[in-house]
Formats: sequence, C-alpha cells, structure tokens
Amino acid sequence: MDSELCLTRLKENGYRLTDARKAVVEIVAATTHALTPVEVYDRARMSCPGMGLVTVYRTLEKLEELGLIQRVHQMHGCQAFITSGNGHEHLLLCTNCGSTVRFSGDQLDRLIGSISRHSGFIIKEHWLQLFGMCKKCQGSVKK
Amino acid sequence: MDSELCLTRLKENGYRLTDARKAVVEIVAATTHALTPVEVYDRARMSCPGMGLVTVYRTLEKLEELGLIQRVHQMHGCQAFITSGNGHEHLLLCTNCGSTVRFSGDQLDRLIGSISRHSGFIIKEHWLQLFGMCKKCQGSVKK
DNA sequence: TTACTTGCAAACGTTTTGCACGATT
DNA sequence: AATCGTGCAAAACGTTTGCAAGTAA
Repeated sequence: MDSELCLTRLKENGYRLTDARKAVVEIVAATTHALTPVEVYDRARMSCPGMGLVTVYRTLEKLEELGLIQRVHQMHGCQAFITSGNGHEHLLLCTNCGSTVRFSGDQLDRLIGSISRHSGFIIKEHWLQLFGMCKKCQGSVKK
Repeated sequence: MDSELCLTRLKENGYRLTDARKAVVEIVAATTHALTPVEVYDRARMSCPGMGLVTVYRTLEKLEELGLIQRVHQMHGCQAFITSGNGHEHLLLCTNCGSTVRFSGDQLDRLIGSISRHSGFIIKEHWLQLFGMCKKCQGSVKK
C-alpha cells in the first residue's frame, strides 16, 4: 500500500503525523518482504536517529489496527509485518530470501461451502499462504 | 494422531519413553483444540506432579520436529500446538471456543499451477486455514 | 494551549540455557 | 554403567507499561 495513503488514513483516524510515524510507514510501504519490529527500528533510525523501539511497536500496532499492514505468518513465527494489499489477497513467500508476491482469485467458495455444510461452522475468514522458492533463489541455491 | 503411535515414533527416533513425555503426548493427543505450552504444563502436572515447564517445552520441540504435533497459527499468535493429522490436512478453527475440525480435499492444484507460472516461483508448500464459529457457539454467542 | 506522542527505564511473560541430580536403556 | 532426561535457577528475549518531557495541532 502507498505510504501517502497510509499517512492520510492515520490522520483521518485522529492520529498525529510525526516524524517517527512517517519513517515507519515509509519503510514498511517501501519493502516487499516482511519486516520484524527490530528490523523496522534499525532502518527507521537511519532517517530518525533518536527513535525508540517502543515507538515502532506502538506505530505498528496502530497500522495493523487500521488494516494498513498485516502480520505475516511463517514457519518459525509470526512477528513480521508487511504492507497490506488491496482487497482480498494472499501471499506467496520465498523461503530462501523472503521476497513476496501477492495473488488473488483463490476461488475457494465451493470448498468453503462444502466444509461449512459438513462441519456446521459458519466460516468467516480464510487464510491461504504459499511457500516456495523465487526465480532468483532457484539459481543460487543456498539450501 | 494416536498417542500410542506418537510414543512408538519417539522410541524409533532414539528418544526414551519417560513419564513426562508420556504425559505430554497423551494430553496433546486427547485434546481437540490447540494448547499452549503452559496449558499442557498445567494438565500434565495432574498425572505427573513434579514436572517442570522446561520439560514440556523440550518435549513439544521434539514432537514438532518429528511432525507428531503442529503449530497452530491464529489471529493473535502461533504458540499453540495440536496433534498432527494424517497426510495432507487443513484446519478449521472456532474463533469463539477454539474447537477445531480437520479437512482435506482443498484442490488447489490448478490455482497453485497458475500462480507458479505467473510468479516464476517453485511452490513447495501451502497453508490453508479457515476461521469461523462452530455450531455450539452459534447458539450461545459471547461476542 | 491542550492533548497526543515520545523515549527511557522498568516490568512482564515466554522461551532457552547451564548444571548437577536422577532415570531409562 | 553409560547415556539421556529432568528440575531448578538464572539468563535471554521480545513485548508492554508508567511516566515525565516534548511536540503536533
């Protein structure tokens, strides 16, 4: 998601636009792979030297609340964030370098309908995530 | 997964069968919703009073390594475990009470093939998880 | 000016590690 | 008997909270 839009949304929701928040928003918006709070912190200090890790946590929390970023679940944890896509999208992650691709069109309606009937659940949300190896990493295999 | 089978697998892999491990295996195998290490610990002490939380962590680690249990990813974290299913299965979770249903037959081959072609990724794994409200909770809505 | 935001320090909960003792094979 | 497993205590880690000072509106 565009960083301008993120800042607008923050403002719309009554949050002030500070240098710290601008820095965090810009970093997440400009990065195509998921970043942990500490990674955001390290990058943010380049443009915003005195910034504290606490502020990163608090800003990420607000951005997640507003749906501007989303938590990325990976094999070994789910503490990393990535900018949100538009509408209903899913993620494809490279397990080697962490690069991501978004995709939509999962067409799970029939499956979900069938599972809902069999289980009696009302299904409200679904997660679909793919893992693999991107083109670049296929050439230079580390693992 | 059956607790007998879990114990057999542990033994096959060179791990000793202690009371602590038996207790952890039995608890996880007998529970249909995801349990955190502390929850396992609290239940394990009923049959195994002196047991330490550390042992629970170490046992869960081994069970996960061997694929006998799996980590469950939920909205607010992924520190809970559930016994593994047989073959390729996915989870449906009740966001109200935590009960789970397994399902297979996701038929994502066509989708995955298409995304693989478009992205250039070699796709190795996929996660599909559904969230909703189970039959019981639909009646007694807490939220 | 006023309310929101910040950084610091400390608290907190979870997970990991070192070690001597105890148990399984 | 030898090795592996255990519990305890302490450390390490990530995250959250209280607070006084600073800043955006």
